[in-house]
Amino acid sequence: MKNFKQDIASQIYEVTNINEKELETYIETPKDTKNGDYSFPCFRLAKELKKAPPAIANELKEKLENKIEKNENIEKVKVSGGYLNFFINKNILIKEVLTEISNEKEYGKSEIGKGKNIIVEYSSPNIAKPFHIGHLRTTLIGNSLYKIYKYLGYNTIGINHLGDYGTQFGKMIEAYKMWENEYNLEEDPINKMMDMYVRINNLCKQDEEVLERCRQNFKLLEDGDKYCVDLWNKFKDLSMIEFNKIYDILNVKFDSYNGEAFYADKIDDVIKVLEEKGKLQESDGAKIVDLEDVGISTPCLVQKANGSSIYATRDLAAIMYRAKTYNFDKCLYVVAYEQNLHFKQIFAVAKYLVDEKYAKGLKHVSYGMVSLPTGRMSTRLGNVVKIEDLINGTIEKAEEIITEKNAQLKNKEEVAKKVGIGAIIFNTLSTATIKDQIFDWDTALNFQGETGAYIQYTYVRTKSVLEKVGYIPKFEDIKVENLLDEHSLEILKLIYNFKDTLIQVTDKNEPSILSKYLIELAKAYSSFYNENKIITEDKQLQDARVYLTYAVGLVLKQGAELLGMEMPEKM
RNA sequence: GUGCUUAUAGCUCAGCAGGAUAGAGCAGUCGCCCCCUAAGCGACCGAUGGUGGUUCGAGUCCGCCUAGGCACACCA
Repeated sequence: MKNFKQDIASQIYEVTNINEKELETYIETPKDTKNGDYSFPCFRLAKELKKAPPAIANELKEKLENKIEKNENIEKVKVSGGYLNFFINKNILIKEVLTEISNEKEYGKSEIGKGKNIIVEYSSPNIAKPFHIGHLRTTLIGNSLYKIYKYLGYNTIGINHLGDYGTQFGKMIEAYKMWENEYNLEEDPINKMMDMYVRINNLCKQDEEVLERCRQNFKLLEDGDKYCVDLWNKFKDLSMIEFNKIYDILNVKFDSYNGEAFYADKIDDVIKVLEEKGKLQESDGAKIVDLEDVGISTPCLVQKANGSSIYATRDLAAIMYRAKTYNFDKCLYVVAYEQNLHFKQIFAVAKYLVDEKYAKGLKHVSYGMVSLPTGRMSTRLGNVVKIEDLINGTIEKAEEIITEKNAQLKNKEEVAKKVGIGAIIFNTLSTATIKDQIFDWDTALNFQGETGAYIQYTYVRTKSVLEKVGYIPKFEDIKVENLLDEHSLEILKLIYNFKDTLIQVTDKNEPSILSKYLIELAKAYSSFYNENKIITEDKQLQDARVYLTYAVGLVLKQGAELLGMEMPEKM
């Protein structure tokens, strides 16, 4: 598709001596359309040229006038204060967008990531613990990033780095040894295991000896003791059955479930390399890497005093393994910000272990904490909102609303599911990743305003129109002059920006940018829909508007899909 | 205590790596179903924590203050 911004930059380049790429970053899009479609602020040139910004703008305009007359993409240039405002040729914009829509089944899809390998590590729940709303963000942010990178042509690898190792399993094994007869793990295994975990934890706090036995159990597990390994497998299998139910409902997928345990036999390499490079130090019997000289005051512990590994070691082993196996360009960790220090440490240590290319590709996509209005969630205190309760709650509420608004709707349950799940996904992905979120049932159960349901509802409306007219016009027959009104143009500009929006999402690893975009598009279409009659006597006008409707539906659906949301056809 | 992070309307959030009059949604008040789905549209109401600085220009960058969150080696 034509790149108007680039075109404008190259025009300005020819009359100034500023580098084209730099110019492109200066060009902005005015908030008010009366100031044009693109704008070049001349203020920054004032000092260098020793002239007032408006004078510079006028001068540039004069120099450009000639070129612009010959350039069909740009309709006119106007000076407004210190700004040089460009008005693009709307006919060309419309033609471009419509052509693109008609060409591609998957609008906005791209090959810009071709040949690049991106790892996204997300979800990564702890085995033997319930899946609660705190796990929602990593799961959904990761899933969405995974889809978007893939859509832009990157070779993307989704990894669920299961928390299936560590002292916690020594504790679980100890609990099982002590209380095997008291718990029937065949029914409701997750909650039973959680009970055991809470109980053993309390005991460990009171009794140092028990804690020591737990650590020993973990050491046995690491050394391949059959009893411990079998038990560990049992805990793992039972947990995965539960997790997979949730992944199925949310439609979340992974390419690999290699968790911490997978790297257990790969930690020796980490120790070896660090030793060879002389980076390893002893401290109270444990082995550490000092990071003082890179500005991190807490050293990174890589081996405990009893010789067993720690999560940092396994993460480091994972980096080495992934570099070798996937040759990654980027490796994203979608993990809450409480682990900021941990990632700073292992990224620093990674520089000693892998080539610079890999060390540079490591990125912690740090997201904010989810808490309840009453405070922090804690599995141990039992004040968590379980994900199944949330899912059931939103679906139930969606069903209620359907009964109220559209009682004769077929496949009510299926629609309620899509709307309920959609609300959860959209709600989770609509605020910036880094910010804390307070989970609130009223917000979760709201289907009005800027919500997932709004996007879906708008999509359903487009479907409804298309169904009523019964055809999709050929784009060659569309008369662009029928789409020059304010509402149509706003929609078309948004559609034009879709691919750019996706690129922004990957630049910042921020799916909420796409959420906001979809809201904008749905809003623009809703206004258009309310202002205009789409189905009219004027066949040409109707065709143009129907085609626009078709385009909006296409983009909404594709965008929602990239967030992980499904669209109902009716609701 | 040290480090990181957040602070925008009554509430929940936007604000394109400094740019034109700070935008939405919810809540509140009012208007709109003769008409393609009112889970909608339109209108009103309402805001940059405090302070100093950098700049032609600061919600955005820097300093200090205040308030919240997170982390600070043998848990993950």
